[in-house]
Amino acid sequence: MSRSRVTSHDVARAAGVSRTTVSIVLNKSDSAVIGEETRKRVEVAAAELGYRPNSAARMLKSGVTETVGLVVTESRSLTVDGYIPLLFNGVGSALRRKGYHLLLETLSRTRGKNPYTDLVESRRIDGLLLLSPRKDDTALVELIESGFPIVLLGSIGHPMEVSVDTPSTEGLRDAVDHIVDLGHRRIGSIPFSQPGFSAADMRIAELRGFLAGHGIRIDEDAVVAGDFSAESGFKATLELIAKRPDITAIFAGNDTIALGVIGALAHLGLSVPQDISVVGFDDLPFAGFVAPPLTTVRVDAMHQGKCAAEALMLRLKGKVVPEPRQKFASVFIPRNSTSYAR
Amino acid sequence: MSRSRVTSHDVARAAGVSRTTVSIVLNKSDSAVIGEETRKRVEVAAAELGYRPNSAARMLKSGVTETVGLVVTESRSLTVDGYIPLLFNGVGSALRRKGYHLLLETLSRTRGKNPYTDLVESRRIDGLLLLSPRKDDTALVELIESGFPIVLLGSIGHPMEVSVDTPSTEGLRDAVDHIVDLGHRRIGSIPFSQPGFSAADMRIAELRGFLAGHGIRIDEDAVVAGDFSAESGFKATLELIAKRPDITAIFAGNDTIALGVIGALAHLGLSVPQDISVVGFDDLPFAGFVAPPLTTVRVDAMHQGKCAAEALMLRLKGKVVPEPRQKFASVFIPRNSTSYAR
DNA sequence: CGCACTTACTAACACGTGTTAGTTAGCGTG
DNA sequence: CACGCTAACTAACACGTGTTAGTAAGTGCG
Repeated sequence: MSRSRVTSHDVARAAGVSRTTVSIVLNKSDSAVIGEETRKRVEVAAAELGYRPNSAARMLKSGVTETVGLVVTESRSLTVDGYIPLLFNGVGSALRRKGYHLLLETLSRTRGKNPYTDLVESRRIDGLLLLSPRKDDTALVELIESGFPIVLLGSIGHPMEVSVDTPSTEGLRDAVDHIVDLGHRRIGSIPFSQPGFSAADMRIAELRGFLAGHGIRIDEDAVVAGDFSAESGFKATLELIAKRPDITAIFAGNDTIALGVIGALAHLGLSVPQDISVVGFDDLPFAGFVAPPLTTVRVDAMHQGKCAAEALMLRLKGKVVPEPRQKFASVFIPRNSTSYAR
Repeated sequence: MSRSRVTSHDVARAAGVSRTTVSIVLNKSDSAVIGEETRKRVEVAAAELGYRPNSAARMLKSGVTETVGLVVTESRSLTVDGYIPLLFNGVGSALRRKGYHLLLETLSRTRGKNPYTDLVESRRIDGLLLLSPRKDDTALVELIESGFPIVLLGSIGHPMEVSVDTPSTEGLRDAVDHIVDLGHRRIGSIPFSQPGFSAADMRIAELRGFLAGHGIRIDEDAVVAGDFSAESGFKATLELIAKRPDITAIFAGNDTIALGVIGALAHLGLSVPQDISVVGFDDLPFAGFVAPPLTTVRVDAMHQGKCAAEALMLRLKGKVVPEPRQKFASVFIPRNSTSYAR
């Protein structure tokens, strides 16, 4: 079991120099001038021995782990919805390009007082990306105010936060205009989460606002909450239609829920968009290729992830993030799951 | 910026003992007997100061990182298919329960000779989980033979491998029987990946085998490869139907592709299952709730992830994995996307 | 009392690295 | 020749922890 245990000491001996010289050469440090010939010898020796610096030792000495944590609060959404994987990919590729590693932490919501402290204070990570932050998360607020490098995917409206958010606004407004233009007046909604989840609450508030602009309101009994999944969309739709059979259009909280909505409507013998129109959200990769192709609102999850990662890496280098609260516009994407009200 | 820089030395001073005593108390080591009263004092001091051991120092000394790497080779599948997130969740929750951390590494396939070496030899992780291993990956074979703790999600049939696989066999056989019973004879297939990807190749070989048992074969021009995504399912279906309009049933490589298949058929004015039957694979969470509910083959991704993580943790403790090559049976799930051949 | 033995600790080392301060050797200059 | 200066290194410390070897006091026993 002599698993390569090559240290800088071994390299130094092989090259006939001191360990310090090895360190200086391999880190391209300019704290001393090393002759060309010596430099070559060290590099050759390191390559021949297959030397890799021990990351723990390096972390200990430098205090830098080159690792960022990605914390996902809501674990259910991870398993059933396609948004987070896209985000991951954006985050992951941006980090990898700069040599950072990604530590994935899923947080059970029941965790006590200080869920981040362990990660942060054990110095396992240099910075944190947090998905779906909650305003009432006091540990989070504390962490933000402590100045720890953290970037939110979403926003809690804290004055000191650095965040990358994708509010629904523009795309949702256009979607509402589109639906109203098609003659729909009795409208239902299936938010992607129970009330209390700030992003979902905000979305439905915006939806109500835009509809109010047209003199339309969504009745309380025309809103049935889902939980990210197609299954929840299916069940919520059955409930919604049972309570309000007069409804002609449904705003789904996301595209996955929209799949379930369409499934349930088909189950009830209703077809989309002839009988009922359905609007999704996110424009996940499948949205344009299902039956019927989903009318939805596009949010670029990969881009959001990429920008958040880049903002974080900026902070890690001690630089100031030029735009601490980025917001990306959403875009309405009309396809075939919406049509004239019957 | 006095970010809590509490060391065991501080705790020792506060409790009026030596640093060694602190270490022994907090790690519940039995290398020395510590009096009850002293022990309490140390614990109180540690709690009051909010002491967290520096993980880098601990790693350096003990050689244990309490971190495992999860390597995903194929990044496209991560973004478009729902299988991997389920796997993540299984892996993540099993690891978390035992206090392990998860380092997520997405590997660009173009990477040179030794893609794992960095991670392994820099001692950043204790063990490795590898998704979609390839037989022709010489670096992988080397790593397995070196005895490094690695567990494959999938299998390359190496005698020394420890793996958790979910072969298609049983479920696929039942699905084939089901399709043949319904009278289908001209059958197409859209594998989830291009030829060369071993899991996909094996799947189609099995499919061919089972059909051969009924005296049916899939012609070469009735197989059009996809790439995990609904989009690829959509496009492959258009191509498939153009070449072979006589086909009455399609085996999709996964449920996401099946969505695209159904989308494309609808686009062509064909309905499922009246005109063409579609069989999915994986039984992703949405499968039972779309229109029409998908006939598919269930594979328990979360369970696979959980078992792989547990096998790895067993290896990390130096124990022998009792069943080094686990295989989980798949189950045929008949729903409504299949019916009698027209 | 002498001696072994337990209890309750502590001093000091080792893990592998990055870096600061210091040491030669060579060389030009006054 | 003394002196400063540069090039090319190296000795030694520090990072924060876990652990081994060792010590000093107390206790039982012949």
